[in-house]
Amino acid sequence: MTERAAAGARPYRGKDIDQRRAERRARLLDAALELFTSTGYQHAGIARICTLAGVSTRNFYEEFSGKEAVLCELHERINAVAMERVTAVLDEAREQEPAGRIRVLIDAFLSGVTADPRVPRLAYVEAVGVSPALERQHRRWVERWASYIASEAERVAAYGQAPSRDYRLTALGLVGAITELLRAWQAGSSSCSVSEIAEEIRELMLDAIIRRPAP
Amino acid sequence: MTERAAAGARPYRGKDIDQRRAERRARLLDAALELFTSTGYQHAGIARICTLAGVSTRNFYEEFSGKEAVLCELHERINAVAMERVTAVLDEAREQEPAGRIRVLIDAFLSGVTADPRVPRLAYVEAVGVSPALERQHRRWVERWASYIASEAERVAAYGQAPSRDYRLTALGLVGAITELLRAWQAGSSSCSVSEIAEEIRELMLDAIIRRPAP
DNA sequence: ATATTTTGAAAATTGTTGTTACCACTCTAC
DNA sequence: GTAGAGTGGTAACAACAATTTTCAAAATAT
Repeated sequence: MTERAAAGARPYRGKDIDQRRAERRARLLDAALELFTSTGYQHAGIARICTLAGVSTRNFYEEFSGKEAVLCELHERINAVAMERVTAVLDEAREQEPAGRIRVLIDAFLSGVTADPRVPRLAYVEAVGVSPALERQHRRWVERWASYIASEAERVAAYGQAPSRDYRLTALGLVGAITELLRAWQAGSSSCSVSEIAEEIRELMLDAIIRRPAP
Repeated sequence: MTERAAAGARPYRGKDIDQRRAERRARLLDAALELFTSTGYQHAGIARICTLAGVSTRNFYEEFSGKEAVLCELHERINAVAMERVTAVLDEAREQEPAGRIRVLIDAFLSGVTADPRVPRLAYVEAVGVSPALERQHRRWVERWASYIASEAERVAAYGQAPSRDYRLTALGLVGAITELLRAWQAGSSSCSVSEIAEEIRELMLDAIIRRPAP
């Protein structure tokens, strides 16, 4: 009897079943990212996604419950990757003075997220106003980013370079500023460069946090 | 012969034909605003909009080319009304010193736009990522608001309270900050009050514009 | 080699939605 | 009152998209 065939052990075309599924999933996510950001989420049909990914619709529904699930996963993944990158880089910069850490944070985030213009497009345009579930997910991430920025601000305060206060709303506003600048960058072919945006955000953020006393 | 019946002269139910059309149009826009912000733009059917407005689908297509046209007009109208209000109030405050004008600007904008939570919801959530046309329209308005803020900043600079520089990117970021705070306000039942938001935006904006020299 | 699993493509199903056409009714003009 | 324009509701239509199912071919294990 073939008892050890219990779960996904049988190779096919040289690859494990789990591996094949993972690859199809990856290809579907790639294709969806491409179509969602070119034709738009609404007008991107599942059939076209599957064609582009070289996957049948049957396999699509094997991996995802529907189109929105794909969008959710892309959104989640984009944010998670960016957050991971930022925390990793900031862990390295443990020695730096707080104001320098903020520079590092922004550079890491921006360079990561602007490497592929489709990324900000998906996260800040296509994934907006799709469903209550996605809206909640977005809100969670915004809160998370804001908390992160706020904790950095508190670090600056503890260092004595900024007043000790509640930074939650300030951080929320800064997240919005970053979002809008990236949305503009992604939309306009040549309105502004990434380095200009980085510079602007740095100034905006340091001014808002340090809030130097009036002369 | 009834020759003067050329165009919409015949009254009906006591009202002119143009007037009736205008009223239907207004009721349709109201109903659409309600449904777009409750069930979401996507899942709001034209039939339901018409029912809520007390208008037949035939009349709907007499007024609008489709659902998206309604959303466009709502978006345009919301921005136009807000802009008109702000410019009017700011015209009044011609005498004030530039920094005071910014306070006036923010208060006027926020009090106008938060009077009905559906307004920020439609402008900053539902109208996002719908179509290239709407995205362009949104972009135009963002640019317009940013220009407006930038010109106020230049006024502060001319007054000698801020450096004379290019404020375009700063203004764009500030628009984003306002947008995000309103989006959060509109989403969370009780996360933050309008006055807290107003206070935060005031500080954010003044810090960004005045950019007081480092100690 | 044969039975079995896995696969991709396409057909069938199902449901929705935008859009147009129709109809009985109301209101005005004469 | 009657003719005729204007009205709101409903039903019919067409188009499209999502999801499920079927089917035969390809690949593997024994």
